[in-house]
Amino acid sequence: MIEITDRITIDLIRKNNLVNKEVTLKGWVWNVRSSGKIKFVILRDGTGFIQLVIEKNNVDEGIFEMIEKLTQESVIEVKGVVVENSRLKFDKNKPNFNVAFIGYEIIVKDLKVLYKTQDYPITPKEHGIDFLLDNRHLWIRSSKQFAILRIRNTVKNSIREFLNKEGFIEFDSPILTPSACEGTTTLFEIDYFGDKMYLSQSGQLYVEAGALAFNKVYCFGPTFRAEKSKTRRHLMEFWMVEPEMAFATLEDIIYLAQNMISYIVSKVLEDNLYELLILERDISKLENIKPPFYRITYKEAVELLNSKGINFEFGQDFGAPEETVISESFDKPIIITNYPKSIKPFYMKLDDSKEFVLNMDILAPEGYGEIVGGSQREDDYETLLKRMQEENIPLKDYQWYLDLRKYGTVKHAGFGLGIERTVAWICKLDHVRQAIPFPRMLYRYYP
RNA sequence: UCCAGCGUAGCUCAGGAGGUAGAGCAGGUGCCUGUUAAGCACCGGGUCGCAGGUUCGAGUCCUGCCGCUGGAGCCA
Repeated sequence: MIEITDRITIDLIRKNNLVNKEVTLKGWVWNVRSSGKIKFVILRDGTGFIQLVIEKNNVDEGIFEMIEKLTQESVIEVKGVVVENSRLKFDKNKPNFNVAFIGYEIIVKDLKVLYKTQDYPITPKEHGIDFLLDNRHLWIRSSKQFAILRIRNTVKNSIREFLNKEGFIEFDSPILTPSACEGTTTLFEIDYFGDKMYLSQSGQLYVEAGALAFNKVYCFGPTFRAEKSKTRRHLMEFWMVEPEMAFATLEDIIYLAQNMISYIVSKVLEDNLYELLILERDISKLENIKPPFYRITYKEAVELLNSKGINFEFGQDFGAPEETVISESFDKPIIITNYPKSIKPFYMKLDDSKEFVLNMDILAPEGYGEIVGGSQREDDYETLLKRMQEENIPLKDYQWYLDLRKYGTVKHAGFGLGIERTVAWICKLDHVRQAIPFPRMLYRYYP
C-alpha cells in the first residue's frame, strides 16, 4: 500500500490546471458505475465533485474488488493522477449538466476505504419534500443544496465586502429585545428571569442608534417572526442585513441598495459559475443585473396593476400575487417608492404631502417579490412622538429611541435585505427553505 | 386560522368499476474497459397513515382523527 499524503481538495482541481499531477483526495462516494474492467466513482469532498476512473489493469486486484462493494456516502481516501477529459467538459448545447462535468477526472492508483456507509437514505432518484426536510442534515450533501449553500456563502461574503468598502462597520444589534420594532408583526416571546423579552424581528432601531455613533453601520444576523405564514417566501427564522447611514436620505439608500444588489450578483457570477450550472440557472438573467434598476412610485405601481386588469384598491399593501405581477413585468429589480403612510410603520419619514412616506421596497425580478425594504427615518422629535402616539406605541419602551431625536438628530436612512429571498432569486429556487441550512418553518423545525 | 390536494416497499409512484399488492430506484448476486440518474439478468423487501363503519369480502366506498404539501392573509 502506497503511503498517501499531500491532500488537496476538488475545488483546487476545478480552478487550477493540475493536469498530470498526482493528488490525494479524501471524500464521500457519490455514485458508482461499473462496466466490467473499468469503474467510475463520483467523489464529493464538500468542495466539489470529481469522477474517479479505476481500471482493472492499473490498480491492485484488492482495490478493484473494493470498488465493487462501495456504497453511497462511504468515505474513501484516493490517490491518482489528474487528467483532462473532453467528455466531462461543459457544453452549452447539452441540456443536462452533471456534477462531474468539470473537465478533469482522476485516474486512480490507490484507494483506501475509511468508512463504509450502509443504507444511506437519500438515493440518486427523486424524493418528496417531506422526506427531504426530515433528512435535511443529509440533504445538504446533495448537489443542488451544495450549490445553493455555497452561493449563500458568496452572497453573505459579498455583502460584507461591499459594505466594508463603502466605509460601513458591522454593528451587532441584540437578538433579545424588550419590545417590538414593528408593531404589527408577531413576536416570539421569551421568559427573561420573569420579564418578557422577544426575539428580534429587526435590528433597525438599534442600528439607528449605531449610525448616530458610527455614521455608517450595518447589522447582519438572524431575525425571528412568529407569523403563521406558510408560503414559499416565509421562514420563522431568516437572515437579514440592515445598513443604516447618518446624513442620508431616501435617494442615498436607493443608490446604495442597487449597487449592493448588483455587487452581490456580480460576485456570484464570478465565484459560483459551477454552482449556477448545477442549478441550471439562466445566467444571462443574472448578467443583466446592473444599475440603474427600474423605479416607480406606489401610485404608478397601482396604475400598472390596474392596466394589467388587476382590481387593486389604492391604499392597500401589495400581496404576493401583486408583487409577482409587478416583478415579472421587469427584467431587473424594481424599486417602488412612496407608499401611503397608513400601511407603513411609524418611524418612516413623511414626504411633503404628509400622505406618503419616504420609503422604498425592491422587488426581485422573475416573480420573486420583495427582497429589500427601507426608508428615510423620521428625525424630528415632535413629529415622531406624534406619530407614535397616533399609533398607540408604548412610549416608555421607546424612550431611548426618542432620545436619538433629542441629542444631535440628523437625517438618516437605511434598509433591510432578506438573505434567503435574495439567494432564492439568484438560484431560482421554488421555496426559501432551501436557501438556509436548517429552515425554521411553521410546525416544522426538525432537525 | 381558512381553502384545496395527498398519505401504498427504505425512497418515488402505479393500482382507484370493492375479490387479499406492483414497477423503478436503493440493497444483494452475477455480466460488461468510457460510464453520465449507465445498461442487462436474477433475488429479498408491505400493519396500503390511524380508528371506526358499510359489505360475504375494503388499498379501493363512508365518517372521524393524525400527518404532510400547495395556496391565502402577514411580511424580508
